Amino acid sequence: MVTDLDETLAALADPTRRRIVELLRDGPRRPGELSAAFEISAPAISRHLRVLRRSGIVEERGVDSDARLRVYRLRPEPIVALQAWLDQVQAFWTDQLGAFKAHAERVSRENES
Amino acid sequence: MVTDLDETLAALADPTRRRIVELLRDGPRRPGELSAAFEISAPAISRHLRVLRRSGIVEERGVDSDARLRVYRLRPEPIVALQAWLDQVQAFWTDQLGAFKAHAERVSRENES
DNA sequence: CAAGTGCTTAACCAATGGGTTAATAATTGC
DNA sequence: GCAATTATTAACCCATTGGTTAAGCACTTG
Repeated sequence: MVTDLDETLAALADPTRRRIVELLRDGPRRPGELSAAFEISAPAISRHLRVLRRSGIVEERGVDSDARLRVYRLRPEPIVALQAWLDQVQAFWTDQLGAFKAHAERVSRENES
Repeated sequence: MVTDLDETLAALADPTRRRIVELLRDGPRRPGELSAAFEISAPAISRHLRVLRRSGIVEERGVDSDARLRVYRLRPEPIVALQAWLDQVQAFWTDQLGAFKAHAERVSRENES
């Protein structure tokens, strides 16, 4: 729902958060599991997760069997939205090709007549 | 570890810089032209351009006719690299579908025998 | 119910980042 | 040569950010 480009990019601009995303790519993980994969403290991971959560890149769920546990998983929406923006920007390349073609055409037509 | 991706994302995480990128989408522009499109000062724009330049998202060129002038244009490489990373992450979705199918298959096979 | 577990929040600190105005640089044109 | 133009760098402020340790919360378990 919250797919603000600003928050998405700010969230992904941090290497630790990107590594978290890469870990979550392979499936849902608990904060403790993520913590174990890094050298920084658990509170630091917790705050990274909050940033990712607020940006909508991940979502948190409780675990039925043990209410102390939480599980984080990826959400596709913000990633997709970012890809859409990049596609739209990257079209500058084809646009320039198009503009060049249009220009070439115009010139050749002028030369004919 | 600070990767290229890091600088690309950090550069794009700022709304002013994203708007600059969108303006450059329509063709090369001079710093002065960009400045005119914003309400912030010229030095601020200059520094945004430096960030974009260092990340490789834009490149600077001089203008032959007047050496005081400079022109900025987009470079496709960093955008493309970022898209590649996002594609690789976004595959988590199809991967999960695959994992689900594998799981369903395993279950149904157990039920047969 | 007391101790332990899993995670988040609070408080603090150093570094970074984006904005400002003033100063510099380089070049042009009268 | 001197004033005007175009852009960048310097110096400074304040807000934000990422890390730390200590404290707090919500459970579970012996």
